[in-house]
Amino acid sequence: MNNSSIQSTVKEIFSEYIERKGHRKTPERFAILDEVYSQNSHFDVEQLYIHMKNKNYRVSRATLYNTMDLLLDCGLIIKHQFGKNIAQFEKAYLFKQHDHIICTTCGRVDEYCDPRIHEIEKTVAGMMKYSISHHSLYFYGTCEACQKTK
Amino acid sequence: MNNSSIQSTVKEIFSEYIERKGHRKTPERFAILDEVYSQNSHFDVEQLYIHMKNKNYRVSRATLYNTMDLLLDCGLIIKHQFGKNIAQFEKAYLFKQHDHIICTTCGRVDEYCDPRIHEIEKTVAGMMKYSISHHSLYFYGTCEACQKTK
DNA sequence: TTACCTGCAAAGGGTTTGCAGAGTC
DNA sequence: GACTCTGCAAACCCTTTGCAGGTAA
Repeated sequence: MNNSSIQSTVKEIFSEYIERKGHRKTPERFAILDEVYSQNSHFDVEQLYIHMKNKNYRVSRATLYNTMDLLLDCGLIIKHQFGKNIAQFEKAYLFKQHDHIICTTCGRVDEYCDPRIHEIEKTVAGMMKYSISHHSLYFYGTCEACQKTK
Repeated sequence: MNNSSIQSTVKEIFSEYIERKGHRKTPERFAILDEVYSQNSHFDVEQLYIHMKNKNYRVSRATLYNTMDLLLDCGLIIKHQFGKNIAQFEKAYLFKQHDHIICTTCGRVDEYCDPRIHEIEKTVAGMMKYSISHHSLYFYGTCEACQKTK
């Protein structure tokens, strides 16, 4: 599935969600969805605000926060809280789940995917009686290059 | 190791750390360490502040934040950011490794331990050629009580 | 037309900072 | 005695809220 068909698919999902919930289909909401799905990495509300402002699309922070809640609720984005007090978001539709490993010496970040994390998720969900929506997993250590120079 | 010997051991660790870093051994810092190690669960800075105030130990929030940084730096506590914008802490010396699952509705935090995370760690370390020192893993979802009230 | 939604600005709440006085080394 | 640390309060920053005008249904 290419980028433009992803964009139109998520628009449909969002549209259907808004109808189902009895909300209104405002142009701002779809403009924000577009902006979110044109991001290629993690982003925060302020970045969205700046990006949209630079494109001369006038939208308020209040509306951005409001819309992020809707996108979260219908599962089109994931929210992270990586240490700092800034909420970080990430598009969630059709993107391969991945986790990160960080080198604490040089700051390098690599990605990997291990299916066993989903098995742990299922076990924990059952054991703790939670309905789990997402997870965040980081490994910290020293990468190959940094081990050699030690 | 019982509680009081843990208390005196962490005091030594902290003392040695302060010396090594050329900081000063103020009574406030040790009083805060004591308070931290008398907590039995996660806590935030405001809770420490209230507890110490109730014991008529006068300490400012600024000093609490300052000291938390030192305790983090020498590994005597761990800092978490469970969704909300409140930093939560946890004592780290001699306590069993565990991971967390957070209810995104009510903020409740539960703990569990699944050994498979260590297997993933070994696999990822080999595959990515990292020497891994630690990890952070959080599951997010809805707890049993919140599912019922939906 | 009727709510709901938006933009704006002010308020909230956790954390950080600036400064004067206190206390460690 | 020098310089860091503390306490206090104000400043900061991200997020939420209140309100008046706008707009989808």
